[in-house]
Amino acid sequence: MRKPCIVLTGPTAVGKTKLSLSLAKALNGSIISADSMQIYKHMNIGSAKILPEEMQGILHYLIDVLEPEADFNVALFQKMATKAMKEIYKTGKIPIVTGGNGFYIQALLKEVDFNRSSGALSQYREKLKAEIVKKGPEYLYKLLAERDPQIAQEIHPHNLKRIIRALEYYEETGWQISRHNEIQRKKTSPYCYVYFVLNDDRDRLYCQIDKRVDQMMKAGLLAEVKNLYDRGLTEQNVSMKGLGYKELFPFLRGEITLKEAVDVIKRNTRHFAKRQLTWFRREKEVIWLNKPEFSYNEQAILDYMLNLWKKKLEEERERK
RNA sequence: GCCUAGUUAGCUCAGGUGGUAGAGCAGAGGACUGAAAAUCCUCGUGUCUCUGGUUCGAUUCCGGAACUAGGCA
Repeated sequence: MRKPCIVLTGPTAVGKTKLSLSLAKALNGSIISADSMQIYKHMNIGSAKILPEEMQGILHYLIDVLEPEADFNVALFQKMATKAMKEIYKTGKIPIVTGGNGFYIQALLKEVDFNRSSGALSQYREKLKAEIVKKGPEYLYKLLAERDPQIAQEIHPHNLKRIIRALEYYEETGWQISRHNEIQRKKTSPYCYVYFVLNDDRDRLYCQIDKRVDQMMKAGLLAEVKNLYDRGLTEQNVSMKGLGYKELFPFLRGEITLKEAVDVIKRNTRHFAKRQLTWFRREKEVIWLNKPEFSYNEQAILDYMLNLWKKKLEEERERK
């Protein structure tokens, strides 16, 4: 039998954390955070991190493990999360993967192979960036079109980040990343899982986002960011790309007003939620939990989830 | 009360020497396989405030009204 696991995701501010706790209690689970910001220490308010006193005895993995200076990425997440899964299985509990990062969840579930490449080649990246300045961004795209015409067709010429990664991948491995993608796309998961996406009406979600940002500010987000700022972190750090962090740096430098910064946080967070939903819509085998359809009754949602999970396990037993 | 400026997409505003109009933002949809809370793509019909007049034709010109802002009393 494949290893069991439950995924609970959804757009930011929809209420994943709360529901994940109820779920974990209901079936004796432990939680793995699929989140690129909650992994960092000293970033509690802006990342909407669950605090130890709120965990109600449920074990949480991948929260508060890195210093904000450290890099974090999918491959690292995959490695750490896979390890956490094993640890949870050893304790006889069920892993519940909670967090809004669809890319991370995919990497974990499908065991996307990141071993061929060792990651960012910072020297080569710098070289490519220098080429952009010298020869223009079209040059990189042309280069990519020569080395990997397939991927050049899939990536928009303006999407420099993905162009650079594709070139970098080719440089390091001698492989076309399109070939890698093709192989990974065909993979099936070694896990037996149900993939829940919690959602709400769009305007309610946006309203909730605005409200939560205001709450964060009241809770001392500015002081939290100031602390990181004084520590020497900049928008260049992966951790400072987080919503609520990157927007406050310009304010701390005196470039914009606090009101402007807060409004931008809200807007960017709304945009983010929208992108998250685009991702989940594309994922097959997703089970949508639209809150209005459950009349916002948490217990009803929970019962529904437990029911589907039971069915899934039965199916899994009959597979053999 | 008088003078001046304005009234155009949900918001901020362009524009048209008369042939029914376009940007940014907001919003919607999409992509994504080692930066993903990142990065990138696509989508703009709205009584051009109202009302008379001139005209083949007015949102654009002329007259009047309403509203907004500033100035003078």
